[in-house]
Formats: sequence, C-alpha cells, structure tokens
Amino acid sequence: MQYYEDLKNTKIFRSASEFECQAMMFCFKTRFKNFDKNQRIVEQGENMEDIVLIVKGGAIVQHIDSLGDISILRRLKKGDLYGLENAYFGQTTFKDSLIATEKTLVLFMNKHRVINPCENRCRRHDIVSKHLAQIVAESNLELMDKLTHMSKKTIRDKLMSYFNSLAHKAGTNYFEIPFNKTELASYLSVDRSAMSTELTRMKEDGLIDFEKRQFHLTKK
Amino acid sequence: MQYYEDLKNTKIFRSASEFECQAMMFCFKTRFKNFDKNQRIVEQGENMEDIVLIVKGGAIVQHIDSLGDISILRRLKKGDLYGLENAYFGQTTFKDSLIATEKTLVLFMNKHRVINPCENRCRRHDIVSKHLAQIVAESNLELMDKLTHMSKKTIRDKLMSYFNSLAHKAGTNYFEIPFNKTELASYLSVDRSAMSTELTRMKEDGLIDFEKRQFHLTKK
DNA sequence: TAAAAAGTGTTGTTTTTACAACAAATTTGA
DNA sequence: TCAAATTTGTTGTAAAAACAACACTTTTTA
Repeated sequence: MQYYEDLKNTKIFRSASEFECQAMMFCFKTRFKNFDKNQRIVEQGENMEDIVLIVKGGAIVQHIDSLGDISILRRLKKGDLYGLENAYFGQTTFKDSLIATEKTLVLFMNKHRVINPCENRCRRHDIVSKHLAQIVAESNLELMDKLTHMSKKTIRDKLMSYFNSLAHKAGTNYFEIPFNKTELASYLSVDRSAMSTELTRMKEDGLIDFEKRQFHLTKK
Repeated sequence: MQYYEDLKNTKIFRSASEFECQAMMFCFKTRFKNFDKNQRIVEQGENMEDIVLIVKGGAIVQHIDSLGDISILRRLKKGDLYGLENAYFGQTTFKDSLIATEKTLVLFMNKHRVINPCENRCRRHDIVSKHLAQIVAESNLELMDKLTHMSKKTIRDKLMSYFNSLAHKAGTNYFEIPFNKTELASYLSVDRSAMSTELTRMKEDGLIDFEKRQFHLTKK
C-alpha cells in the first residue's frame, strides 16, 4: 500500500497494520493530494467536508480576522491533523487557511466517517476513536502552552516562555524554532521589528544565542 | 439517587439514565464534596488521581507562574470538567488551583477509570468516551477563542473581541461577563487600571454600555 | 545566475500600556 | 449593621511596544 510507512507514524493511525490502514482509507473516503511550497492547501471560509492530515512536509495555519489582520496560529508538521475540533461541532467551513511550507503530501478524510462509529465495523475504527480523543487533548495542551506565552507582559517574557517550552520539548537547550522570525513575531502577536530588537538585546544580555532558526538558551 | 438531576445535565453524563449514572458513580470511584465561597477545591502542584466535575456552583482556574504572577485562566461553571487533558497524558499534578466562587458541589472521579475502557463493562461507558472527545474538542474551541482575543494589539480590541464572543454566545447584545473587572483584566492579561480607563473611554465613544457585570454592545 | 522577492536588523517617533498611588463605592462577614 | 476588606475608577509618570522607514542579507525563481 502506498504511503503506508508514513501513515503508520501518524498519531491517528499509529501502530495500525497495513491491512487495517487500507480498510480505513476506504472507510474514511480518503484522497491524497500533493502541494508545492507556498501552495494553499485549504482556504479560510472554504466549505469543509474533510479533515486534513499532513502525511509528508509541513504547513502553517493562518487566519485573517475581521479587521484584515493576518496572523499565524500554528505550525502543522508531518503527522498533524487539522479540522477535528470543528468536525465535532458541525462547523461547515474552514476557519483558517493552510499553506504548505515545503513540498507536502496531504490526506483528506471525510470528517463524518472519521468521528462517527463505523457502519462497516472496520477493524481499528474503535482504536482510532481513542486516538482522536488523545489528539484533541494534545492540541489542548499546546493551546494552553501558547496562552501561557501570550499572557506574559513583555516581548522578552513571551519569547523566553516560548523558548523554554521548545527547549523542554527538545530535552536540550539547543533547539530549532519552526518559524522564520517574521512568522515567529506573528505567532506571538508582537511587532516584528520590536521583537528583532529584543532578540538582539537578549543576546547581548547573555540569555540566548541564535543563528537563523537555531537557538540556544545560555542561562538556566 | 442523590444529585441525579444535576448530573444528567452535565456534558459528561448527558442523557444517562439514573441507573446508568449510579453504575458509573461506582465505576469511576467518585466522591462528592462541598465547598464554600473562596475555598480552594484543588491546589496547584497537588497530586492528582482525580478529575473534577463542577456539579453545582462555579469556580475560577488560577495559575501562578515561575515569576510569581497570578493569572486567571478561565471560569468553570455547573457541568464543567477540569483535568481531562492532563489525564490523557499521564500528568500527575494539578497545573492550576481551582477556587470556588460560590457554594459549590464537586464530584471527584478517578481519572484512569474515566478515560480507560471499563473492565466492568458498565453500560454507558462507551458513550462517556465519546462525550469525552467532545468535551475536549469544545475546550479546544474555547482556548482558540481566548487566543483570538489575546492576540489583538490593543486593550480595546481585546475587550471588543471578547465581548463580541460573549454576545454571540448569548445570542443578543446584552450579556453578563463571568468575572468581576479585576478578574477580567487578569483573564485577558492586561493591567486592571488601564483596562478600567479603556472601558470608560469605550463607553464615551458609544461602543458599549455597562453596569457591574451587565454589558451591552451598542454598535454593530 | 542575475534580478526580484522575501526576510532581517536598526533607528527614531508615536502610541499604548504598565505601574503606582489614592479616593470612592461596594461587598463581606463578624 | 457596621467596620474591614475588596473592588473600581481616576490620574500622572515611566516603560514598553507599535509603527514607519530604510539598508542590508538571504532566498527564490525566471
């Protein structure tokens, strides 16, 4: 089966056999699609019968609010799912745009088929249901994490909160941020130039060191 | 069965029969406990074998960060659950404190029993599992909502984003905020006095009207 | 590979927010 | 019910962030 190696490493299909995967592909009415860098995978406001699984590559989640301000909400990487929460609440449109940040392979899956118990009784569907709850719970923790960063008063504190979180995940003080600086500023909702200035100051103060996307927490 | 009327209106036990509720009380190793206003239901850092269900009354979720800053993360009302996300990820301590805002009845439930399929095969447990995914998904939407407010640049925009959300939920331009003003400032991570000034200005500008916790969006 | 586009760092200015201090109003609880 | 505690609104000041403009670097792509 094509892409099985990739699929079995996603959270939703984790540890499913090739046969089971195959069955679910059918059950979820899936379709694969390739996207180039900077191509838009889905468009904010678009009708949504599917949820999105990033099989290979990556994307950013971007939102434009009523004032026309664009902000980057999060980053999707290999194995991540988008659209699940809304599926649970009968939302019929995508709230955000997804934009590929590199060559990306996407799997679209029918949201109803995924979240509802299967009439076909395909093996594994029950395990998927359990995975779904975990995926949503994990997304919850990530959102709370982001709220923690954003609730800090100063740009410096926001950055440190975010970097500490990344360092913690990486298990080391050396880590790579999943954004370029412009995107990082948008993600944290701060002015890019002010952030740039602050990063320089933090380097001078010996708190951090960085080069491109590589960062290093130098103090503990 | 005691409190059945309250329980069947919670998200987790929605539409369960009295008999089924009874069975789950046993299955989840539950215990009820009453709290007075301002009493602490759980303490940040405390060990957690249970998740918390607010059966009657209400509470605020409060967090103290490493710098000693206290912030209010959200409000729990009748029927709300706390601790589920962490339960899914084997977290063993409460990340926040819960403080009753009035006389409150709480149901503690063993987290392992709740999230894992039941050995007793008690009826309903499977339905609860489905509810759990929905509850977490809903909490997700709320967190995203809060992030939307907090990502606004000015205090005024943060407030308007929050008020619009409340008005939308209420289905009318008249609504009540679930916090006092001090708590609201904390919830939105802004300075209380600056927020107070801004609220006055917004009233002068004819955007809103308010009295105590009652608010009214006067422009559309 | 050269031109165009995108990303980054810096500076000065303006706007907004945080902070601190205090008086008035409201709520609490003994 | 009355004193104490908490909440709220106001003001002036200091600090921080947003904004705008620009030069320089890196990346993209035709």
